Amino acid sequence: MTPIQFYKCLADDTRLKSLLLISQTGEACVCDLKDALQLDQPKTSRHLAELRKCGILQDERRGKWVYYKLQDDLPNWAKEVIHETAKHNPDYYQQALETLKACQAASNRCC
Amino acid sequence: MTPIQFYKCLADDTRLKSLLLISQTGEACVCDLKDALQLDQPKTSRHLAELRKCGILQDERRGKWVYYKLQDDLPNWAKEVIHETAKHNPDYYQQALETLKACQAASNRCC
DNA sequence: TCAATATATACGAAATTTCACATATGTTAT
DNA sequence: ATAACATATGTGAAATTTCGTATATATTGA
Repeated sequence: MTPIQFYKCLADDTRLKSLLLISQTGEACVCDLKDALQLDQPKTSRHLAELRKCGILQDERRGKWVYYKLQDDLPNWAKEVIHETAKHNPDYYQQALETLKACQAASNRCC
Repeated sequence: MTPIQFYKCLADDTRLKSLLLISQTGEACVCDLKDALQLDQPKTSRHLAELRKCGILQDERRGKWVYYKLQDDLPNWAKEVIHETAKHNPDYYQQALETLKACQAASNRCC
């Protein structure tokens, strides 16, 4: 993963917010992210796929749902960049995070 | 400075390399960066201006030359991101850094 | 004042990215 | 098998970014 690949991936609102949300919750499925960010399904899926293809996220299918989380072997510098960004910019994703957590807490899935 | 503004600025090879070089040397003038990165003058100047306009760099004219350095009041999280990136990706800018240092060390300016 | 050097910017073309929409694939429950 | 739901992707249009070229501005020294 080159730094330029990495930062190109972060340079989009949908991808950056998805990434920060996932960094805060550990993982999230496409439909919860789509609801939390109020996006349509193809857009959400496409941006998550891009984060996966460039090596930042990994996916795991569980039944009908696909869950995304940080790639296990993501370089530490990249993890630190993500966590530092999340830690100091809560306003950027706070509202979406609350919706996401509500989705995830619901016993019957919200999507 | 929003995170998305910040990362859009980093998502270009010229800007990211310039920024990492400046983070390693403290400051650099346009002509030295242009030589170190082997770019033409308008391209170098344009990208540095973008980094300045979005609040990452500040400039200071000294005679004919304009020197760029990290903005004094750049948020700490942004500084850490830049330094973490530089620290763990030396291969990305090493060669340019050597050229830049040679330029800066020359008593008669190289540009 | 004039020439030389360094930097900035205007502008349209080219390249890249993002998007909406349609459709395909995969999974589960009936 | 089929319907319903979740996710992925193909495609061309639209939006954004980057670039090359020309030119403008600023500083210095002769």
